Amino acid sequence: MSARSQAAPARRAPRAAVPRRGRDGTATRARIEAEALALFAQKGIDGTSVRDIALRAGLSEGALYRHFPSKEELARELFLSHYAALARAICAVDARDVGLAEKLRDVVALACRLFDEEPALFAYLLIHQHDHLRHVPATPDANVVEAVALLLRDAGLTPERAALASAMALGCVVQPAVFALYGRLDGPLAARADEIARAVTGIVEGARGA
Amino acid sequence: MSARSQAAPARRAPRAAVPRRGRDGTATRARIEAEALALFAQKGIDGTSVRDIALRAGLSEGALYRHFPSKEELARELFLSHYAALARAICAVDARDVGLAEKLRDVVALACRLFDEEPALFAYLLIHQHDHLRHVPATPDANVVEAVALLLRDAGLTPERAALASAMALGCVVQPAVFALYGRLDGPLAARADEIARAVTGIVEGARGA
DNA sequence: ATTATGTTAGTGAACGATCACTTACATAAA
DNA sequence: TTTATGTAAGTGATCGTTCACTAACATAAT
Repeated sequence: MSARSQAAPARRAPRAAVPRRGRDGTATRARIEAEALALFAQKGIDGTSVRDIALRAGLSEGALYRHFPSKEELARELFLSHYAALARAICAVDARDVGLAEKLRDVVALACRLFDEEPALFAYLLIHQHDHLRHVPATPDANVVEAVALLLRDAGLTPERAALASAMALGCVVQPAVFALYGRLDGPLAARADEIARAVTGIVEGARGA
Repeated sequence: MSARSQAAPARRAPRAAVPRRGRDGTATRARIEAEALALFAQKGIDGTSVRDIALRAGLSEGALYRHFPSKEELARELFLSHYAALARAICAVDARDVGLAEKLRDVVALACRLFDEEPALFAYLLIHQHDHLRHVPATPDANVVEAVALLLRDAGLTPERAALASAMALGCVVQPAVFALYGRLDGPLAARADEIARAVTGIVEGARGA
């Protein structure tokens, strides 16, 4: 203590020596989001305490509340933003001027890639959909389900047929992902993308033809 | 006190007049299970307190622990017993001496009927699978996934193909159920059973042929 | 018949732990 | 000086669980 106060007056240097934890722009927020996502996916939202998140993000509980108004808001924002991003990616595929089969193949491949590259994110979206689905807007650029349904309607399915077909098509991707999460399916999901896409195409063609 | 001791000696009759809450065989346990299931499905396990369950079942918190060792055990037993019952029902279909298409149609119909008749139960199994799936034995008579996989292997699919095909087949039933839960699909799911069965058959035949 | 003893199923009031969140204060940057 | 970002030490509420005790009934010895 005495050494510090003695050297205090004109000090600037010693700060830089330490790779300061805070004060690095928006990196703190990103770190909080990343750690929260990993913890939420692994232990659940209720199973994860704010202490856990703050600790792993390298700051105090109080500091976390400088970035998010509440744990619930953090969980919701995390879900809604990534869910919307996936929905927009699907819309982008739909917007391209190619055939239905190619669109379906690309959407399936997109989902498989997301699963392989960001398993924690995918698991979070999968497992906690039921906590947040009621807060998702019913627009194709914020809602994966609406995006898929729109794609099918654009391909000529009636809204009624598109509803069931989009459910089954989603199930053909989601459930293999669940299996992969629990170790019932080995290797990257992308390796199965073609077979999944074939099944999805069969379902959609069936719904269009019948 | 004086009135009671006066009438005390030869009393037996007045007991039967009152529909006593306790002492009625195993009804209490069943009531706890039913209320817990409804609450768990609606508000989640963590969102439901032991106080809630006890209140709705018409007894005190302490009494609940005469019937279940802990809230977690109650939740687990609830899941495992019903999950196993569904698995056994699927195995029973598989044991019958009929063709693959008919088996698949019956299993799909079975699941749709369960959803329509006991939505709370189905929702609980669906939403909280991830809390309990790690505790489910990997035998066909306790595990829905194993039961379906066995059915497909019995139909001639290789274990490798059966794994992915059972995932997609399950997805074709589970995801429409999720949609129905969220009001994206109207009416009883049983009304869609035939169309779902057709999709599932297509997937399985595709995996067998390829 | 009465009494002693035991079991089962219940009550309601704690208990200790945990949690989300707040407050008071510090410090560095603008 | 003001603002953004941080820390440390709280706060009150809630939760799962336990505890001491009681009511109702069964059984067997007295």
